[in-house]
Amino acid sequence: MEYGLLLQNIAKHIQLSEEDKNYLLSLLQSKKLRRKSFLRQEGDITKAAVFVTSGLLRMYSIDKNGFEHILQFAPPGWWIGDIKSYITQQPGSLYIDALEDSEVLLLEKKHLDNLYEKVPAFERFFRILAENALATYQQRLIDNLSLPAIDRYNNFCRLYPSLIECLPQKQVAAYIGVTPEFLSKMLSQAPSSK
Amino acid sequence: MEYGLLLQNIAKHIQLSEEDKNYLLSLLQSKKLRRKSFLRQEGDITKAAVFVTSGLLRMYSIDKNGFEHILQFAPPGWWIGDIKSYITQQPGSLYIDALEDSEVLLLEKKHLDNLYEKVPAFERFFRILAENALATYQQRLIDNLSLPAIDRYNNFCRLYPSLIECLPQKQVAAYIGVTPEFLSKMLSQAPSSK
DNA sequence: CGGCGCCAATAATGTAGGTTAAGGGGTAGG
DNA sequence: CCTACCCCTTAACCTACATTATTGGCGCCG
Repeated sequence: MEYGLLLQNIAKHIQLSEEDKNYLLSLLQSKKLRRKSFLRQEGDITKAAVFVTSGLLRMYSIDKNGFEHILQFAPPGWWIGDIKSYITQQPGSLYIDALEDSEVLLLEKKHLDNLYEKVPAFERFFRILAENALATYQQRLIDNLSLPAIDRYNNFCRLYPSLIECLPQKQVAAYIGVTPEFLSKMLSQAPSSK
Repeated sequence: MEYGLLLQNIAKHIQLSEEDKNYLLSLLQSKKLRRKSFLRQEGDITKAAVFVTSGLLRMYSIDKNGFEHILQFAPPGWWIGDIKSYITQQPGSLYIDALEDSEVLLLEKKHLDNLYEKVPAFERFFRILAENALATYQQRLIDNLSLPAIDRYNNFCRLYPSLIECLPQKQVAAYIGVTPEFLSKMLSQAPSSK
């Protein structure tokens, strides 16, 4: 179990006493995921916030033709989750699985709600987290609406230089919103600035 | 000036004392906007959170071919803003203007930061606001990646039944991500369930 | 060694949606 | 009543990307 990464992540935005830290850690569960195993599937209710400590996860939806559309990758140090299902506590439509053997920390909603009461600083931490994620999704929506595929690809390379090296093209294609075939064709035509 | 709507909006998520309410109200500025006038333009820094009390605003980007892509409409009772610019306090790329004569309340970042210190319940309020907005953007991104235009249109109708009545088709097209011509063609072909 | 399955890449064809341009119907202003 | 403008519609053509089929490389197993 690796708590250092999480505490580091939190310390960027709020200060915690030792007591608060210990209380937080007492609420966490650790979970190992083998490559290709699921953390959640369509229809599940999101009962916990998820923080990745090692490996690589992805969150995606599957459309009615069976195609995957990736909303987010989560390397170590990232949070991931179907937030709509978490908020409403209703079944959600998203899938989360591991692209590599991974390890995550789970913070259950009921525990997080207690945590908010006892350590209000966490309200701020998760507010900031949500605001940042919101900014990211706003930007990505703009990109999807207004940029051609090659620009979306280049943006992805710029934002996630470490991911582009370890991901198969197929996964990148499912993120930027094109077919693997088209991405291949596009890259062979444009040597790009990479 | 209309504060009732704002207080109502806040009361859905947190409870405030009379004192807190008065403090909040003391921080607000009211602003009137004529139809077609701008609340912000590309390059501006977002200095305040914006709550709409009357009228109708829209937030959009303009791509390099000059086309508008609408990220959000904001009827009365909604918040709106370029959150990336707000967080980073750097110039942003989005435009916000009024589709009708409107009135908004402004809460400046410096005041909001004070408010967080003095009334921590607002951390919770804006956390919940950001989480809900995040869920909305996540869903919209899924829709844009995985649904054809007609389904995106029907989702829009289902989510914003009051807007569909008062918006010109052109604006709806810029929201769901098609040309006005294509939307028109699509609607004449599919009588839809509306 | 030879066959099989799985991926990544290529090639040929199909289609959703964009572009351009022209026209018509409502309505506000003179 | 005329004109002007806005908004919507229609239709022909075009382009970006999808779909399907095919190919070649590579590890696995007999």
